[in-house]
Amino acid sequence: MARSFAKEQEADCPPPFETLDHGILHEFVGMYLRVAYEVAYEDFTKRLGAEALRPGYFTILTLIVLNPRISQTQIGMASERDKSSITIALRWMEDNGLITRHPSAQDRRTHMCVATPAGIEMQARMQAKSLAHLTALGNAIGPERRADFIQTLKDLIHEMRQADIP
Amino acid sequence: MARSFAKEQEADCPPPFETLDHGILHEFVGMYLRVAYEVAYEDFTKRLGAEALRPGYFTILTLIVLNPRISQTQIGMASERDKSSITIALRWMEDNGLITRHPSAQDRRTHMCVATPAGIEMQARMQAKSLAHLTALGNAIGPERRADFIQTLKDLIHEMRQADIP
DNA sequence: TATTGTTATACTCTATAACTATA
DNA sequence: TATAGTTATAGAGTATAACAATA
Repeated sequence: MARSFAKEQEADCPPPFETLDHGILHEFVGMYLRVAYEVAYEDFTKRLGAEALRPGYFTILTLIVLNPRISQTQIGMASERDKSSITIALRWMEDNGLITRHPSAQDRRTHMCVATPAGIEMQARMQAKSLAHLTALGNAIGPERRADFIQTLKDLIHEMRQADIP
Repeated sequence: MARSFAKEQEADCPPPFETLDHGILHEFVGMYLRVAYEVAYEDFTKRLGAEALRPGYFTILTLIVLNPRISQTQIGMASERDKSSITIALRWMEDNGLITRHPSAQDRRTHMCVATPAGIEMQARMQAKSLAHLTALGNAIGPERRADFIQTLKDLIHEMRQADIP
């Protein structure tokens, strides 16, 4: 109601970019979350170089290194994804000598994932390189806001999952 | 180095889920940004219902309602996307009577986007419904942290874009 | 030469449902 | 019956490069 639609329409060229009104969009966290994710993803891949794994694969490999014998379903839960989203990554890592998989003696449905020495090395190398990425992120966030920001993200995720929508 | 790899490997079943170690992954903002985005997206779509537009379309429609005669390129810049990512949405909105497009008299390459009465109504209806979504987000974030959280997200985006990687 | 909008293509990320083999 | 992992498929998001029309 603040704007006169008919009057605005009289002009015959777009409005100047600097004067664009975003209105309520400034409150929409979702859009900023998406863009922030893309920016963080790009920084990670650029800093780690082409020979490194992508962020999602790094997450999986790290979970396997830190938790020998972890199962695919556990990896999915720990990284907040469905188990089917992980199949291809695990096979690729197995084919490339980063992990091995062994059926559990107690439940032959589950395959225990274990990092090979090459996998452990890769993870260590990537983790070392990723420190520059984390530093860049920390500086962009502001060192004093960093811990609270991460905690807020985690809270947002868990609170929103509980909230049942009418 | 804190763990004995050989010893861990002796067991024949996966470790209990509650004891899984995430290590440095707790510092990786990127993963939480992705999950938070997905959670926010899902909440938006559930609260607004099936007859509403998706979040990305709502962003575009809102920009057009608030800024009559905005061009496709301007919409792209304002929503941090390439202009090619918007073509399909604009055609859909035109076909469905939410907007009209008119070549500018001063530069016939640019098409000025203007919301129709139906488009204005749709945007108003969605914006009204979206308040519940924003409230849910605000509560999940914590009302006292909300403004700072959004500002931090914006800072993160703009700082990381400037940072040139060696 | 440069820009607007379009198209074709491709690349992230992800999930669901049905299947198998096991439990 | 139910679960672990696989597969096929689909859907969300996005971008790049080349093109015609126009500046």
